[in-house]
Amino acid sequence: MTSELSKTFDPASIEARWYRHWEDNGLFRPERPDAQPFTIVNPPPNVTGSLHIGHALDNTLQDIVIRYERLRGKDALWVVGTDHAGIATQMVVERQLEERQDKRTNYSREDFVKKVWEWKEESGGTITTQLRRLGCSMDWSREQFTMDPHFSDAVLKVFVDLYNDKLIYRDKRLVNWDPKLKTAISDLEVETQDIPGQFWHFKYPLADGIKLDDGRDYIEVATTRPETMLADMAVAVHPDDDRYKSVVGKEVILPITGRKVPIVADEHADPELGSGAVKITPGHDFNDFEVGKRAGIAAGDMLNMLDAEANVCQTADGLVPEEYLGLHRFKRDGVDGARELVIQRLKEQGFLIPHVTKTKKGEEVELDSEPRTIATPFGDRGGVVIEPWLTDQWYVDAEKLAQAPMQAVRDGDIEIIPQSWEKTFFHWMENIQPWCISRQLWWGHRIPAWFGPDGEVFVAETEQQAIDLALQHYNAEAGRSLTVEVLEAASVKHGNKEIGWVGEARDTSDTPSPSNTVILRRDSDVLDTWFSSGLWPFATLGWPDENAPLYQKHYPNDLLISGFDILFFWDARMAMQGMHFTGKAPWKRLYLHGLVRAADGSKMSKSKGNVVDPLGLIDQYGADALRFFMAAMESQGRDIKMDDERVKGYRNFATKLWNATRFCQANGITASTTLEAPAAGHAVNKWIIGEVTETLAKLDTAMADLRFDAAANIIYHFTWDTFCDWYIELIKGNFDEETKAVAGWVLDQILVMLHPFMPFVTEELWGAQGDRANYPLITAKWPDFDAGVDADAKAEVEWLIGLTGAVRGAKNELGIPPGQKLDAYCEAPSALAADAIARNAAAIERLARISTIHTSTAPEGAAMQIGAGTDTLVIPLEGLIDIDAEKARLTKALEASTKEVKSLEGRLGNANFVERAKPEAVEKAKADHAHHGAEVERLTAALERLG
RNA sequence: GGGCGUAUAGCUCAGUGGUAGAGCACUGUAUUGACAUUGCAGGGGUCGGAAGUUCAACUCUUCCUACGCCCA
Repeated sequence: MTSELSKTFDPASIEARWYRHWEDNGLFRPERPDAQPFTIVNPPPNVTGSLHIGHALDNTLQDIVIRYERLRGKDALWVVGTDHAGIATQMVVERQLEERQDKRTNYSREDFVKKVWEWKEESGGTITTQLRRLGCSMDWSREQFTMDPHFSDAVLKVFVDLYNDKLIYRDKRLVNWDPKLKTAISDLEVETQDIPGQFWHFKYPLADGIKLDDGRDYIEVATTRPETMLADMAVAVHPDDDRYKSVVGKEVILPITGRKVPIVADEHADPELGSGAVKITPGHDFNDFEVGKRAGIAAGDMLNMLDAEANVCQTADGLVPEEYLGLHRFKRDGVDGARELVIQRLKEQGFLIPHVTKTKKGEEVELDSEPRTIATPFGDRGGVVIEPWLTDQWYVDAEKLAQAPMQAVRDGDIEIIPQSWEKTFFHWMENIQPWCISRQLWWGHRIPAWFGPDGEVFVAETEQQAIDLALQHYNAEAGRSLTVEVLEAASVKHGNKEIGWVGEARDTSDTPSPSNTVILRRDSDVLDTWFSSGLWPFATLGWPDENAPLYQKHYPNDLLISGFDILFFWDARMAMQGMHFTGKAPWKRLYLHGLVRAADGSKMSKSKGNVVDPLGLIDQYGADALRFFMAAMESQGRDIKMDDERVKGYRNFATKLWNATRFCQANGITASTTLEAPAAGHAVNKWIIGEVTETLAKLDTAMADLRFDAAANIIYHFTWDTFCDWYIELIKGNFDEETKAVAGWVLDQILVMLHPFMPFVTEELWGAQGDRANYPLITAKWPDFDAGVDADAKAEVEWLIGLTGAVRGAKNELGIPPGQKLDAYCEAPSALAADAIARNAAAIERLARISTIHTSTAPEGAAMQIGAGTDTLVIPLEGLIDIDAEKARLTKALEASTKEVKSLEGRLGNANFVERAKPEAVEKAKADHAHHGAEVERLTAALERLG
């Protein structure tokens, strides 16, 4: 009942067909209500994304695990979906508008968001089709999106609950502001790069005629960002710095603005660095912000000199000269900015201290500034320099949320693999900073917070609940009955004067609100995308409904596989939110893999143009080959270098299996009918069943340890070396019923064991091997049999293999044609040899090309001597060989064995070794010594015989 | 500056306190019935350097060098 396989294996012709079959028949998650659950959630790719090589690795590993567990009978659930990817998606749609000379702000927020949804429906989720090409068996029937209604509800609940628990709060402090995207970003989204820059030195004149002890009437400060001096609010010196002790508490008059600012003592100023005095711009520098606070400046009083696009605006004290207003912070697109103008003016006015240096010729020259490498923060999305900017944002108290996950890792409730990542995890968690979660975007989960006219904030899951909270609050305060109206922020012109605490309320149509109305406006910001994706392991399963069947059964997840690059972004946040809201670690094990690098070891990037497209590799070599490559290369704790040749090698492996199956079919070897191994009498069949037993055990161990490389290599070598090169060769010419049954069974075990790695070709071959009664491989049963290893059969076959190898090697070295058949003599064969010879004459003739092994003395004359186990075979070669060549061969082998014997003798003669080494080690040394000693004897005798 | 990782055959990588392996590449060889996307055989490594612990170190410890990553 086999179906004939085509002569050549063509991956493309089977992949799409099988994938459709699996998906259409619901085979990715068959009904298994009573089975033990096994759950993985897929890191949701950006809905804007397309499959890159990193996805290929990440998803291949997950698919291997999920297919393995499915085969083992578990209710294996692989949750899949896409992430709305706030900034990335908004940028995609904005770029499209730009192409049409259109822009986001030409639309209302509502209309723009509608456009994004339209884009998402039409073009989003390209990656989900691409994951299918890789063969990934996720549960598409429950595909999720982070902005699905149920998921969004969960996000709102989480925000509100964390707010009520005081774990989310609003704060005015410096954020990392991206002036290109005009939004705050979290510190994780900032990438610091060293770039060449400059260091300028200024004179800040002391006020009120004061002088330093050395007589100078100014303090020298230095900066890499001169433009910020427009918002300077202090000069700091170290409290112990004697040079400045006399002026602490006095003032300087800033050039340009004329602002009088104090000289404060603060340990932030490093006396060893430059002049020891530093200018302090609390509104535009993280360190200065802290210094400012220590100096008693409230965040709300800190001067701001930049707008959202990092153009200069007037400070609250109105001291920035007109000519600076509107300039960009620094030179951009060839146009000078505030920085350049500040330097020019300071130089003109004599406040710039030149940098004196020497040319190569030793001449002294004066430069405006000192060249210096500056660690500069860039936004990972927008790619422009990040501006520390003073704003009101929402923060998560990450420090509190981090405690439970750390404990979970310490207690082993979460196992991080490889373990070496634990240190990194702890280091970050222990030093975690407040997490800024508000983003000034239109696309995303809108923050469920409504502001009243007095700045009071009402956080609730629904608008009505917010209104109710507001009514309670204001009615109590006003002592009378008010109504509440919610307006978009843009529509609110003023607060409500009538009730007494703020101005007049009007909507944009200039319709005054009734005097007893309180106006609420909803926070216009959205949440950081990672805030929502942190809920992925449980909100995808029905949480917050804790009775949801999927949540009950599949949470906590068993395993999470992700790249180490998102350990902080995503994994740690899932752990924080998961533990806070469910009380349980979201997964038992966290497996972190590395990056896929270009063939030369460099990081792949679009700008370098060295990106490898996994779909191209699939076209060229097949999905199975690419998957196998990923698995075989995935050792723990190392990046993977791309190697097309290796992918090609695994394509060849699939072809090898294809051809082996064709051979089986041609000889009447078909699908097995039992899980148990067939009864076997022939040694070769008993042997191969034992080999399957051993392979399965090794494979299960590797899978349990998540050693993908080991698992792939085990099944690779069993298939190719053991099954194809030895077993099939050994059974050729003897296809009796027993052998056919065993061979068919072994081939089936291979297909099952290989299926997680190479799902397509194995499914095709499985189907072709026979009518499986609508029993596809994807939902077949993992090998489950009780056969053990037959030691006698193993010894016999290994004797045959040893003999064959020895004969082939000797012939090759002596230049005897490999096909030439010879006779051999084994005068006094061991019991093993006698049995092996008696029972395997045909195989010996076919593989070792020995026609007959005589159990008599070999005739006189030139002969070669072959060792097989403990036996020696003499093969007369009268006239066939060059005696010298044979002598050379034997001498070489004798030297090797002699060397071993000597080394082992040395060890065994060492009393310390014999007394102190492990008994096994001593036993092994003795056995090795005996073996090599015998070899020496055998080879010496052989040489003597040759004269 | 702090932390982590890596260094093993020409290349890409496994590996164990008992004397080193795989794939590819290379060399030789084989072709009328599974497979040249193949078979058979072979060459090739003082396991980055130094010291220490040990009967024994590629493996454990310390130091050094080089490269990479993360954090400040």
